[in-house]
Amino acid sequence: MTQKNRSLTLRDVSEASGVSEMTVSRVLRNRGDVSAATRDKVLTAAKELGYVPNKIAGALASQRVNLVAVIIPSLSNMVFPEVLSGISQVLEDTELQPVVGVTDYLPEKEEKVLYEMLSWRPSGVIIAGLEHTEAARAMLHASGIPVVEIMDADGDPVDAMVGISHRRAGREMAAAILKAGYRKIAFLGTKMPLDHRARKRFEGFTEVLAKSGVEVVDREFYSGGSALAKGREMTEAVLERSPDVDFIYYSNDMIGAGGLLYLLEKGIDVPGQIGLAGFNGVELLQGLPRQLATMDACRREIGTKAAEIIAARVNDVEKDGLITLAPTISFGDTLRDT
Amino acid sequence: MTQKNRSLTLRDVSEASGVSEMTVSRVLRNRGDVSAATRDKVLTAAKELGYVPNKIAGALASQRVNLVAVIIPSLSNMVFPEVLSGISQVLEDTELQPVVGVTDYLPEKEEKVLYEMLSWRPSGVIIAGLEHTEAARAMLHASGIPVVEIMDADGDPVDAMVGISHRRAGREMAAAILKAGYRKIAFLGTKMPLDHRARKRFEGFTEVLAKSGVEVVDREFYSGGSALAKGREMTEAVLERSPDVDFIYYSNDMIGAGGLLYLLEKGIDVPGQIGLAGFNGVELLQGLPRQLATMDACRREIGTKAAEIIAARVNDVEKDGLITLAPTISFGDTLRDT
DNA sequence: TATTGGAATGTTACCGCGATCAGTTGCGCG
DNA sequence: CGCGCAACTGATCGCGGTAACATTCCAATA
Repeated sequence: MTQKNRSLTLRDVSEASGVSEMTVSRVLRNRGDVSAATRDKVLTAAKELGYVPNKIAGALASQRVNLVAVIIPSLSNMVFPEVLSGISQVLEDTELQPVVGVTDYLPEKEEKVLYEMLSWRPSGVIIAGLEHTEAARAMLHASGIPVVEIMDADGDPVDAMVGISHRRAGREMAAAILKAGYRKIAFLGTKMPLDHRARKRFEGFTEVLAKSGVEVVDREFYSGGSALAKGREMTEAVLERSPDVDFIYYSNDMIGAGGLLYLLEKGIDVPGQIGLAGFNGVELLQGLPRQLATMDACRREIGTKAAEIIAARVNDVEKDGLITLAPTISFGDTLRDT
Repeated sequence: MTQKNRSLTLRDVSEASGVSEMTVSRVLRNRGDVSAATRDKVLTAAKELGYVPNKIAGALASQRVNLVAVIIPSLSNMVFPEVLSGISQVLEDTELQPVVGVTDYLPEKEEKVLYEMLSWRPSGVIIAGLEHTEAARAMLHASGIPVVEIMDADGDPVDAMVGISHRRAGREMAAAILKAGYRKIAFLGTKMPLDHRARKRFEGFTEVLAKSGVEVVDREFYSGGSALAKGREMTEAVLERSPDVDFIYYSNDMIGAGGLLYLLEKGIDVPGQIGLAGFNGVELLQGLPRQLATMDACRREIGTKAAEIIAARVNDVEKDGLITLAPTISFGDTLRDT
């Protein structure tokens, strides 16, 4: 309990309990044979001193680090905490521990964060997206540890991959919208150079529209700010510019919700006069006056699958490393279900 | 680029560039005098090999770890990512790096997470709340590193503290509500044994009401699920049970928003017939049909202040370590501003 | 020319722990 | 009675770096 300033070591516990450091180490790690008597002695001494093992030294000596680097663009997007929670849940049953790095959607920052994390020699990497700088891909490749790229399935992974095809998600939503009879379709989303997955959805979306000779009649992009408010503003702007719009496809549920609230306030018939759809299926939004049409991005499942792959590979178990999940459309109350 | 399976060491770079390991180390850390020629040689070799320094070894040797443990209850609460972002922003300008641990509001898990993090010998700890297990407090104390407890100011910190007084927040909200003339007041919130800050707000709240001879006429608690939907459900339940309620105080903005949407749908006059208030001032919710009355919890500022304290202490700079921020009430459109 | 000092580089000794191997006991069994 | 083995404990070495000190070399100075 009494503490100078230098933190305790095995030696301190060893001296306090009258056995060798090695034996203390064995007790604390529950490894090898130790008599019940010494075990108690050691544990008591350790507790009394308030000893906390030094994982840095332990990791260096054993060449094993039970950390998994998880690299994601943002924490405020809600999507990522959900993925994280899937990862944590699976890793909880192992000796592995997730460590999160945030890139703010910036490739250079991603590279930097990755470098930092790799310098701790983690047991695996879970990283969002398939697009990385050349250097980042090289590092991942050279690291020699399991790597799972998540959230996206449109592209070539360095190693393993768990995600959905956003192109397909865009295509399916477009198909559903067309099938429901909407033709004057607008798109509202984030500025996309940063967000490859939003871009791919948009590409898939326009591709299917084009096949039916339909073009997006209006579009609007935002960045930053409160998504709900932005959805409201952008919707207002679009309706002003293009009053004949009969459907709005939002690149995420949050701005979709803003749009929905706005339209309801204006007394516009949803989905009769105007249909709406978002993307992600965020649970957060249950409780809106109407349920927004959306597409589940399988976030939690992506997290669990990715963690399972890492856990398996760390234990040298072979495991399928290319998983494409199928997002399911949910019509909610804002898209006529035909 | 070519990689066996064992990762590279200084020795590899040293051999590749024909200088000693020490010199390589100096170049890579930008420390000490190295001629421009050797510097180039070394950097080239390092890049070519794809060398990533081993921080584990470095940390052990130098007895310095530039990590700051940040321990919070949850990532899905929105409040915490905001605090985190404040922390990151400040640490970005230093050599320190935040590492996040999540406790799920469970004291035992907090203790476990803390133990894990301390075993990596971080340079500092930022931890939410003032309530911890005895063992956790002991560990914090014994660690000998700067500790900042955040979000709360009602209690005694182990070391430093940055937060608001939730009791006071509750009191002020109660005063504002009474002043506006409401008397039949209901409280909706989370099940509180877990959430000390919500509990303290409630305590402060009832305390002021009591002084005016007012008692909460109804209350309801939830846990889990979509906060928006819960707010809606609970509001409905309360109105059914206590139709004469004229004000509802929610323990967070999200359930408040759910209640707001419900009341508007029902055509109830807000804030005439029923007033509403939440807590937190989440930016997310700008964009609701009406702006919910709320109280800013200074989340971002808490993050920055806490990080500044850690940064200062790490560099042995003295700095005031007891900061109580003042939350400000924002009346929005759901509380009559008298 | 001898001396000095600083820049550039190398050498040595750990950092705190775990893998490995080497004892030391005690006990059952032939 | 001694052998073999299991149960337990300890000593040594090295993981991959860095701090601190030692050395080399050469230009500037007296």
